[in-house]
Amino acid sequence: MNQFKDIFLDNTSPGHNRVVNSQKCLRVSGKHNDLEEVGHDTYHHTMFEMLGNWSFGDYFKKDAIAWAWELLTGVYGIDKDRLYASVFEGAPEDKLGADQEAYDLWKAYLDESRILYGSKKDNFWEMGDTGPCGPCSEIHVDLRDEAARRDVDGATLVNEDHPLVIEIWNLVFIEFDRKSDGSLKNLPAKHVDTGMGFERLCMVLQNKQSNYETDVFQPYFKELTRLTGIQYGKLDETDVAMRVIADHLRAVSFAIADGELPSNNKAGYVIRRILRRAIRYGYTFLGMREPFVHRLVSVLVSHMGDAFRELKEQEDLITKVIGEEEQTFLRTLETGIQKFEQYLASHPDKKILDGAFVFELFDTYGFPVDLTNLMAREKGREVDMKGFEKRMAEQKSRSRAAATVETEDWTELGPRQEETRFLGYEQLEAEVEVVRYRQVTQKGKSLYQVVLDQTPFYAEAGGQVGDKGYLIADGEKYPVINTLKENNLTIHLMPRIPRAWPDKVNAVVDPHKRLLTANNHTATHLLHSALKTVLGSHVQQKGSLVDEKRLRFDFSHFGKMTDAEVRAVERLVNDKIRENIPMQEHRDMSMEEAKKMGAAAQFGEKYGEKVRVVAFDENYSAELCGGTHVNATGQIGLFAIVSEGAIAAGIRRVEAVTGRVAEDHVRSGLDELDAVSSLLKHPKDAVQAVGQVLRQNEVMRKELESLQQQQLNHKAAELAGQAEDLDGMKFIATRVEMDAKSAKDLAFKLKGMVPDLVLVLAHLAGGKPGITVIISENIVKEKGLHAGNMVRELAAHIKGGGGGQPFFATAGGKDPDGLEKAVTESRNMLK
RNA sequence: GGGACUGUAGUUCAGUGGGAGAAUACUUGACUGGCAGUCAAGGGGUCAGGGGUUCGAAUCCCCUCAGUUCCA
Repeated sequence: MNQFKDIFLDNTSPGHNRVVNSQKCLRVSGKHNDLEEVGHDTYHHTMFEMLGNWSFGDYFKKDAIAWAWELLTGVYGIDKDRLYASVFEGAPEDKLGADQEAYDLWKAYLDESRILYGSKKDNFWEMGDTGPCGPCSEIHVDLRDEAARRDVDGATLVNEDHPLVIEIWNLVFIEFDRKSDGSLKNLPAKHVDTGMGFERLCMVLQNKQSNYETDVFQPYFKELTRLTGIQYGKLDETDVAMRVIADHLRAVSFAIADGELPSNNKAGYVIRRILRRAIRYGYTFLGMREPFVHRLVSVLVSHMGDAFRELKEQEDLITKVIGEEEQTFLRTLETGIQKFEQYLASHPDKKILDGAFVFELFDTYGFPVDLTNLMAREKGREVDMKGFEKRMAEQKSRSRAAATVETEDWTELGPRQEETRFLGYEQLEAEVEVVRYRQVTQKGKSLYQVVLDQTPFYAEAGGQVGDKGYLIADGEKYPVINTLKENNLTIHLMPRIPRAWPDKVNAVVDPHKRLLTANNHTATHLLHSALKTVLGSHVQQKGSLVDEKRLRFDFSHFGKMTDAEVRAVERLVNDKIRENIPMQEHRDMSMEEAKKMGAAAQFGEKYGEKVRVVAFDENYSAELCGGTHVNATGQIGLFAIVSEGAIAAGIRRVEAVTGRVAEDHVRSGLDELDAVSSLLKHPKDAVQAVGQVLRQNEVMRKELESLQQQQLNHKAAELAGQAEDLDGMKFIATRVEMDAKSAKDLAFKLKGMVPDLVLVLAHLAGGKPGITVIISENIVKEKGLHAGNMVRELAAHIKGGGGGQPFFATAGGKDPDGLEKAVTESRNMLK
């Protein structure tokens, strides 16, 4: 009922007094998250359809009850003695008596033994802590067989979580507004809000024992049987898996059709979690090792695509996104299994797997705990679930702590408003009043949130960033660093505020930033249409970010855009800029008219009855948009695409710049080319010339390398000849002119050539002296020598330090004059 | 928004401060009926990028970027 809240509160007037609708409900987060329950019983779902009828100050209890009864028994023909009604029993703390009115109305249809009183929990409907609410009356149906019904009175099973005695319709009578102090206030008019679960209704009408046995779900099972060879109804655990997959496929597909994508945070993460749960069940219980969930999308579309056109229109995208996610998750599972097996191999005696390890597997590698448990059991081991839970709890509290915001109460300076009037389409400055403000602290940083009665500041929305600027109070400037929207209020974020607000302040938007942002926003619209023209009508906006520096546009498209396509899009946008098309703005267009005009709307966005349409040549670009734009496209000056890439399966991202930034972008490219060309003394074909230089360089590098090696080989041979017999060792100590790297190479070469070697190289290159010592391993052992100790001692002569292993060590120093000394001293050390 | 992990040859990855590696793919040669033929030789690297510590850094520390993943 969220979308009708303002009507109930009398903040807006409804276009119609009576409405019926179908709502797609995703039930995954919230008070009790029962995602892990779904599939194990026959009635929990992540997504369900809710059918409802609404009255906005029109009909009330009498008609709502009469019509509900008529529909269920008359039209649908549900057996009257299977129905029960519940009504509100009253709540002393709210000074509310029982809903006698509803009770009496039900008496016309039901025996009193079938009208039950229900508690505040079941029969008083509230959306949140505050807002519209009221008593409700639920209709329950008893689907048990005759024998069971004779044994136990259905009335005793209502609201007792019996899978066959279920609520199918809730009639809510909205008449109160719950205030923040907990009190109830009468609303100016009384309303009706009803909700009937579509899947449950199907179960009743098709005479089934479970939602999953209806034709809403059966088609998926049929397809799953075809894919896996497993029948539904044969084995409990495969049934659970099939229910999970069917349910989650529906939820995820609808979410993707509404513009959501699997990702690693926020709403996208919810989608990912649901989808991965489906894959996991398929993997574990149906033996599916290859992507398969995406193959059910066509079943969904053929069954629901007519009622929900967005499914049909985006079938390819949904299939692709799900398939991609399946592949990445299967990879994740594979690496998890590897980690798991490595752990088992390195801890052969551990009967109980560490909670810390299991948590790491889950937290870092995304490997599901229940799979870990399963695999552990197969290997005759267990999992320390307590330790796991402990770490899980730690992580949760860490995340929560980081997210906690300390919010002070609002200081109210003016009458409470539900909406801030936006002046910013016309003006960038205005004299305004401060209505309320408060301080908000997060992670030690505090900011003030300031609400004005009206404002020229654009609040972040529709991809366009919020305005910056300042407020002037008593002649002093106070910066506004960002502007956000909270419901319909505009919140100005300010690092500091005056000690006392004057009656009037001046609000001034940073005009430069606004102008550049407008350039980019209008360019985004032009780009959107250009993409549709060049690539095709399957291009759908999937996201957008517009600020003063650049624009980013995400859209559905298969495959990489070719260079030619990118150029064509760029050229078309620049053509439209040069046409200098004036902006046409329709501020209060009806949704109907906007659609007729072909204005592009966003999937998943909620729009009111009246919308704002921004067009640059109605035949080229028209979009529903609240953002700020240029007066005519010529102002943009120039448009340049900076990058094109993929961000998810079937989703591409284009980044572009406009105006001076675009000019700089092009200029710097040309400058770069000029610079390269100039370095090469202006060849005819710079690209070819660079290629040639690179090839030459490579050849020469190789030659140089082999020459150096030859030199080293020479030097090595020469030194090998100079080796001196010393107490069963071959001793060489000498000065060489080379760097540490070459000295190392030389040392290893000699070690390969001369047995029983003790080599001391005192090397100098670029003024940096160093000493390298290498000793054959057998000598190290026999003579108890240690190159590291030797080199440390010798390094003293060159005012340096060093170290290394027994057979090989290096040192660096500062004093080249000591190199000779080091050479002579090394001999003494061996005696 | 908070945390964990990863980044090394075309690919998959090993490498806990001391000589950059394996498998596979690639090139060449020889041998060869035997299913991924065998054997040999070879090419291929900005160890993600930048900074620091150290005689010495793929390895340790800091920053940036990219990817994976969990939580809110």
